[in-house]
Amino acid sequence: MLCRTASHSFSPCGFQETCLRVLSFCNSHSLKEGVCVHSPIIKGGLQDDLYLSNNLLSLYAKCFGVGQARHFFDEMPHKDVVSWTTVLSAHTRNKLHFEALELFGMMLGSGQCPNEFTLSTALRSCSALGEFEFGAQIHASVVKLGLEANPVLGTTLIDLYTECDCTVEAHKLLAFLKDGDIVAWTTMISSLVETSKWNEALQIYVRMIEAGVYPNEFTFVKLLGMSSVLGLGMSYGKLLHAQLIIFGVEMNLVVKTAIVDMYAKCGRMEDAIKVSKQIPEYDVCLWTTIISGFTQILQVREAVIAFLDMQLSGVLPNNFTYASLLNASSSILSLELGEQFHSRVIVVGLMDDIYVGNALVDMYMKCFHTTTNAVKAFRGIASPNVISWTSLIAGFAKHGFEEKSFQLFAEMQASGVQPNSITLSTIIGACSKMKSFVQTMKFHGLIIKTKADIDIAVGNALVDAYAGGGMVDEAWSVIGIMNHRDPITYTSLAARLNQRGDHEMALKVINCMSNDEVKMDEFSLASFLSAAAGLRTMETGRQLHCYSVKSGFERCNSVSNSLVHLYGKCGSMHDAQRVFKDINEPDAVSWNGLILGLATNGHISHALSAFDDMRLAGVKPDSVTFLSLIFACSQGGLLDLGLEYFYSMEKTHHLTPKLDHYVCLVDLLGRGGHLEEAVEVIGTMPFKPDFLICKTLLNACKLHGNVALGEDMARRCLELDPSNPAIYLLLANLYDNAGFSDFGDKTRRLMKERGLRRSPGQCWMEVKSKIYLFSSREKKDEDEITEKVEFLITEMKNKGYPLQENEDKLYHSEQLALAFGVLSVPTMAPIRINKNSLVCIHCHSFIMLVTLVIDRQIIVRDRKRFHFFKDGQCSCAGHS
DNA sequence: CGAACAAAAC
Repeated sequence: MLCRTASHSFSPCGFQETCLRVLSFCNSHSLKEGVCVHSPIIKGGLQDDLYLSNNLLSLYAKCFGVGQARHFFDEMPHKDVVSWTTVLSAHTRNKLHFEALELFGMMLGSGQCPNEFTLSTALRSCSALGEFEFGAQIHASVVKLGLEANPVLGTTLIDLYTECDCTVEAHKLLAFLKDGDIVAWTTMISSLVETSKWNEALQIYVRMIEAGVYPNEFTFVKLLGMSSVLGLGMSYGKLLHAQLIIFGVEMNLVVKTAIVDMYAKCGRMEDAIKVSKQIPEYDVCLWTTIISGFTQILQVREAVIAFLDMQLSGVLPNNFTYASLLNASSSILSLELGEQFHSRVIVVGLMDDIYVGNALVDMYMKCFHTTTNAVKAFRGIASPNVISWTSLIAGFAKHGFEEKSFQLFAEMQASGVQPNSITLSTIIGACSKMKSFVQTMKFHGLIIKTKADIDIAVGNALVDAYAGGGMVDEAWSVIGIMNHRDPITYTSLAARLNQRGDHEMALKVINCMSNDEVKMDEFSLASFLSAAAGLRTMETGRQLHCYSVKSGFERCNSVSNSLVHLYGKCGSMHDAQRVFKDINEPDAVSWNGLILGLATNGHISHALSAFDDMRLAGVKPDSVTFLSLIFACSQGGLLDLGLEYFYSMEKTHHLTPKLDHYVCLVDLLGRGGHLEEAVEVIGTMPFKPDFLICKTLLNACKLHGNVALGEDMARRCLELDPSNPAIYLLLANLYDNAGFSDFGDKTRRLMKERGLRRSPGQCWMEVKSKIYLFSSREKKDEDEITEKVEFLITEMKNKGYPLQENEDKLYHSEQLALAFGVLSVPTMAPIRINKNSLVCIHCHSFIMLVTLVIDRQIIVRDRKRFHFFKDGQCSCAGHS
């Protein structure tokens, strides 16, 4: 029909002329109906006509795909440079670059000389394949054929050289083009952006302006796309938006989309929407940008509304739109929403699309309680790419099937997909979670073998895995070979060192970080504060507090929570409460820090009323809250209340008690003398009794003189940890207290025979950043402490405080505290001071004692001059 | 007559 119409409109002409006009018309309008002239041409014996054949070839390439075009091309009896170039460009356009270059070789082999069109097409394929050598050869042909000044060829060559890292050559070409046109400059900027050379791209932009070439919409679209990765926030994007207006670049749909995307990526959806309304054109790309913008700031409701508006306006969603919507669903963990979009995807037949498939895998892994649906989605992807595999591997690791994720990693490699840095950091994260350093080393080995780049994500994962597995030297050596390090590198190292109890090294990380010029963020601050809390180093803690205030990270709950914890640990509840009061919205962790701080510092009733305040503030208590509460009750001897808290966990708060809670419960019952109930708890709890719970009960037996049960507990402890001297000492003290001192001595002898030594009681004082360590093994230091304590006692006596001293020089810290008007000393164990040994029996009361000693000095001397001697600057960790 | 260079959403 069309043939007839066309021939009618162009008549009167000959048959050959008619066919040519039909083909030409169809070619320019991409009308596949044009091929209906194919058989008439053959019938008419016109297949040798190159004009007709080339036109037909072009139409096949445009409307029927490369395969058909190639078939037609192979059947052509005669081919000229246009025929070759047409089929070649069809391959290049369809990203069949390897085949395109093969064709180019065949063309040269057939003796056909290429022209500027052929060469630029072949160069594009070289660029795409990174075939620098071949590209340079073609460049030589360009020079030989005298086509050097052709601006299109020059631009294609600039693209090739920039992508192959030969920026010098690219600059030469630009100079040869007499600074070129805007296309050449934009190409250069575009290639630099695509190869992540952001700074160079900006420099070129500046030079372009200096050369008097003005940017157009293409240039701005590229530059705007860069704004989100530059880490400059809004400032850079806004500047570009302003320049765009100043240069008078006309707003079109693509430019608008790029600006909307820029604002969306900065989280400024209001601005993004304002820009989107500037011109009336909307397409699926713009709508998808808006949807993913809302998703990024977790405004999923708005994202869904945009999706509905989009359909109302008659724009059809595509694979990218559904991928964004599935991401939106998984970002708020809504399986329901995700499933709705999944069904829409099935209705529109996009199930086997790679973007949709990957988003489905991710959504089901994050929102569903098993991996089954995600696996089903994965199986639906025709040829999974590295993103599909990585989502699958990460999902299995997240659901606790680390072994399976290792297996999938191997499957991925077997299927010919190479891991990228995200895959590698994910799989190493799984090793870290399992504490499997054999696996960690295996993957580290793979990275070295395949010469994969240890980028920041992979490096950080390795540091975390090695440090988490205790291979701290390996962690440091990875840090040494990484090109750049960020706060995450040092935070994960410090956090792992904290976990292992090596707070001292964790604090040393601060210096490395500052030498490396890596700035602390809220997460690293939290880790360092926790290290300072672990060491009870108030001075370091205060300095970190100062940094938090100056850097503004004090506003982050993670930082202020760590500060509450730190001051609680250091015995300065005054500071802890001050920090707590400044928290805008205290979360469960903040309240837990306050409650535990109050409880460990002996303010039992305050701790319990803080819990009431927490509930009044509407913050849901978690399992740590109850741990602190039961601990508080145990310390305060509040047996019934403690039990009430324990049982309310499941009944009222739907929290399942963990082993830690049972340890506290046993402590509570044991201290209260209910040893039988404690035994029953151990027997009936859903956990296997561990070392700590047995030791806790042994301690209770010691307090209440139950030898039989104590012996049983000591035996169970030694089965679990045969070389723990604390058990021998507890048992020996139990015998002593029960009047069997010969058994006590025998136990101590047995301990010595087995080569075990008690770890020394240690304490340290921090004065002006300097740490003074006192150990019960080092006589000199003991004397120093003893001297100070005796100074205090003399002072007290001189001032007429009622202080009783028994033969053993045993004082009750309660007495000391009362004497100084400090009422908040924890339930007391006595502090024993001898001439030759100083034994800290209760860690917290010891802190208080040393504090008091120093406070006395302040009172005696000048308070202002010695302000660094304020309470809490003495720290103590002790063993009984 | 036909063939070539720079742009957005994952």
